[in-house]
Amino acid sequence: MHNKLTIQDIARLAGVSKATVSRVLNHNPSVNGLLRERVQRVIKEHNFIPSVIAVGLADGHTRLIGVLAPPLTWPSVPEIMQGVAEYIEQTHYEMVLYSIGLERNHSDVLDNILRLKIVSGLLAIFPGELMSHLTYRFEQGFPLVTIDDQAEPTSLPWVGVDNHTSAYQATRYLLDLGHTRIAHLMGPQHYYCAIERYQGYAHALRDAGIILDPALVFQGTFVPDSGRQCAIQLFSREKSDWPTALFVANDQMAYGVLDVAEQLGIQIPEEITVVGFDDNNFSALTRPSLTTIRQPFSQMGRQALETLVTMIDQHHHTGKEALNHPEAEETQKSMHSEQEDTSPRIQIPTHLVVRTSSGVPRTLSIGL
Amino acid sequence: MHNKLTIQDIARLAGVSKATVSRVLNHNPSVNGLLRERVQRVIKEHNFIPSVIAVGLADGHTRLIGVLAPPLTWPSVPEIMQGVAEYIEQTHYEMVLYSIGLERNHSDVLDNILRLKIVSGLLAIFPGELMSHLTYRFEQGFPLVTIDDQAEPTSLPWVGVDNHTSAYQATRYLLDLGHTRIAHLMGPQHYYCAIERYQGYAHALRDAGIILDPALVFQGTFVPDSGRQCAIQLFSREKSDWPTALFVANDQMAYGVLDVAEQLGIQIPEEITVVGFDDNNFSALTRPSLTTIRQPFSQMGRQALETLVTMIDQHHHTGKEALNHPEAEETQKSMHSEQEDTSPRIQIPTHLVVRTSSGVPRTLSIGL
DNA sequence: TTGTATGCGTTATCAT
DNA sequence: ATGATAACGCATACAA
Repeated sequence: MHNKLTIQDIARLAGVSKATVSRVLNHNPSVNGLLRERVQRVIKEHNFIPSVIAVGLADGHTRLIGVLAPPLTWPSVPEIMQGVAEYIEQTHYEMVLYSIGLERNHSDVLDNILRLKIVSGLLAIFPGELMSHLTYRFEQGFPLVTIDDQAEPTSLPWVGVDNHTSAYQATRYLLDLGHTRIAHLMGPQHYYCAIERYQGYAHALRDAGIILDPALVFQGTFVPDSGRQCAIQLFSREKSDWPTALFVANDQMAYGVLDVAEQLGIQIPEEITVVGFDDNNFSALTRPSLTTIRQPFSQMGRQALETLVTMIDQHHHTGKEALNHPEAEETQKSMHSEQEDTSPRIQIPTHLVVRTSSGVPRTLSIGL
Repeated sequence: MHNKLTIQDIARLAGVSKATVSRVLNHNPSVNGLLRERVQRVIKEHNFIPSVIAVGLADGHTRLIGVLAPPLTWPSVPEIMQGVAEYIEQTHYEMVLYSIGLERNHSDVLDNILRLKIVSGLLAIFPGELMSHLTYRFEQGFPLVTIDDQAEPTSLPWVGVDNHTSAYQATRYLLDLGHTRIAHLMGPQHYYCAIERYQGYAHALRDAGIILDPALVFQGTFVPDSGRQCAIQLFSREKSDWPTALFVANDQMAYGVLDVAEQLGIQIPEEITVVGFDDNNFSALTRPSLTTIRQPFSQMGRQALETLVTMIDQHHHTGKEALNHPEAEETQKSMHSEQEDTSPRIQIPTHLVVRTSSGVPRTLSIGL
């Protein structure tokens, strides 16, 4: 076992100093071509990789990136993490996963992570009430990116989707199908994405010249059970009062709707069309399979991490610059404004996935 | 920002030396009571936490544990990870997640992880063909634990379930229900768990005095599509040749069976009972919901990590012992054998979850 | 271009 | 019991 191979050993083996090996390792151009090759040969031959720990200590730049995530059994989270993992695989960073349960004080968890100084940046996935805390840390200079659907936009770098437009498109799809009485099951009011999706829905109706009927807007909580309650309430009405389509603000609630419909013997999409939002794993397997807006979770994870890595590298460089040339204010300013310009809000396109839970309204299909 | 707070600062603030602060930090008993309290006060006041990086460098014991996992979108993996996360939260370790895609050479990934010397132990989840490599590393002295259902037992510490007994119980349940013609859809032959489950099935039949009918044993590959193919083949037979129950070796294949049954208009459980294995997330939501053997994935993750942490701590201590008292062979020997005694194969109990895909055989229900 | 010396934050080995 | 001081493995400013 060559377990204890250090840069010193390589130096000895190559007949040079540690410094030279270090330079070769870090692609420092000031190394003679032949010497460089010789050192690299020794490095390859012995499969030498510098200790990440030691490197971190020496240059104050750990190659570790923290990922703060809700329980991995939550919907969508594994898909996001997969994107994160895929991206990180092609970098020289490693991922430190902080999957937080519901019990502990999230604020303390965050403080600990930061005080341990073990990660040089953090991706926060669905951080919930931690947002303000995160924003504060970011403004203090800590590299931070978030994937969130709850908080209103802040100065924090953010990756997500355009909920308004996506909901608009879903509603537009229903209108194009011929539906005119389109109901909406909203998410909770304290979710910004719920507001946006509602507004996209309302917007599409308005553009179609249809007056939004408040009796067709239901309030849910994003969990299946609230979908069930909405469905029970809706289906207990006079059938003549039913909408012909229901746009549900997320798939989880749509599952509840489908569930109740099946129990009540209500045919979907024949009697009512159902469209969801998210395209979670299960949505292709429900009966009927769910037409829904696909959120590109994996891409979101990848994009978020790419953004974060860029930030960390910048942070690292400007840090050194600031140390060496404290007079170069101009340069720093321009870089800072450049960072401002690089829109910290990245929106990734969604698209509609048409499955079997949606169809033309009954009135029309009968007419054919 | 008190970002750059070091042990040196604490020492100055408390009017002592770094060494003393370090001793307090590590609960070294040789510190005067009053002094200890004073130092501790300063530490608390400033929320000081020693740098994990520096500690790692100094004592060669990084507080990082690696977790090598297949893509998180695989079934069961998020549940295992949740258990891992829950356990690690209550330790002083952090988790470095290596989620490997399908493309790269796993062997190289492993070598890199080990050569980086960034983690002091590794949990390998479903490592596939990496097993022999892992076993080698473990025998070289690297703390390693695995959660696997594919390889035959090795000397590697392992956490899992008793597949034979579990399959026996599932089959026994069907027998108790009154079924006598019970089919089995196996997993692939190169999965050890598939063999074990088949044997448990066969064992239960034998104990019930039933002769195993080879025409009722199907070969699958653990994916939904192979469940579909089995179902198509089975349902195309003369109905009089059908079994009254089908024990499927995992839930994924059972989904395929359910799918085909629905398309063919075959009633489950009225026309045929289906029982799965795993209790994946979807299994409670299928139509009909799936009766299955529940694998305690979360507990498995927790247990595996607990085992690993114990190993790492031992490894660390005995390492120091060996260094300081190389003559104490007796002690080491006994510890070594103790490690051998501590069965490296931990089996966590499963249990049957009865849902709606199973019932009494038709012949009996008609007779009532 | 290359080597030497110092520092990173902590633990551990010496003295005292 | 406590305080200097030398590792730990690497990067880097400085000297050559």
